[in-house]
Amino acid sequence: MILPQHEQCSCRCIHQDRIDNAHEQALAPGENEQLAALFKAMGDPNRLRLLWALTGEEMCVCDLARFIGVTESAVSHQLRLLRQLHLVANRREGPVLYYRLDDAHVGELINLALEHLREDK
Amino acid sequence: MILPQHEQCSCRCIHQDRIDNAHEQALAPGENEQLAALFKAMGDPNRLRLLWALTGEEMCVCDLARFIGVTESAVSHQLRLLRQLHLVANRREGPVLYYRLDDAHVGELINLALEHLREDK
DNA sequence: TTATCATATGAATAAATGCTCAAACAATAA
DNA sequence: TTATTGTTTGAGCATTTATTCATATGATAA
Repeated sequence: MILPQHEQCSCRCIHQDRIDNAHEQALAPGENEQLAALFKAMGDPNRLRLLWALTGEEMCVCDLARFIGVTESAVSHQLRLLRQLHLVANRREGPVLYYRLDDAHVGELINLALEHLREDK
Repeated sequence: MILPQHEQCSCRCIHQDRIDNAHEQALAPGENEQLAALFKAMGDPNRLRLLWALTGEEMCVCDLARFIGVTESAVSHQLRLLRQLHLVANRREGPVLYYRLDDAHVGELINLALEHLREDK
């Protein structure tokens, strides 16, 4: 990996070996961004509430809007994001769309993070 | 849980039972926000790169700044956030601060999310 | 003390985010 | 067709965010 020359650091405590190791073990840039996008999607209080609710049972847009107390439009915008990241999927029944989690990993991630939260406090 | 009366939804497809269930199983508001803050912290590409690098070995601010290619100041700001959320901790050796992960959960979370990412694509 | 180095902090700013409103779209029924 | 219902989309806007720059702080050594 190449660092632009202008990004020189003025301090002298650099451990170049550690920087090299970090670069070697680093995730590929694309994968890193995808992963960050995943965490970011789960990092909004309302979206997290949606995801957690959907670990229970499938719900339609209208239910979800009522549940978190925002416009159906707002929920729809958020669901689109979650859909694009394969966090949720939907099923149409007539005019109504029922949303569910797309993957068991989602619930596992939330539970693991909850552990972290509850243990170290 | 009480919903303000003005937040009425115009559609008629509401499954009130599901909304009630969702409210019952929902995380406490404070916990939800903390959890969201945790995911949000991991949801920035540079912070995620920092955390992943620290799963390897401890590094000082200067190393980390070089590694991700930003100012030491920027890294310091980010590390403060990560410190406040108990994601990283540091150790002073003379004038230099060595940062490390504060908790094994962090690495586990990243690995679990990686699984999700790699499987469903 | 003074000087230096590594890090932290505060202000400023450009970019991203989450919401609402208004309008469009898709499915169904009259 | 027209009307209705559930959902989606795009624009607009206020808030948040990630960065840099300039300055301050803390530890160490001369």
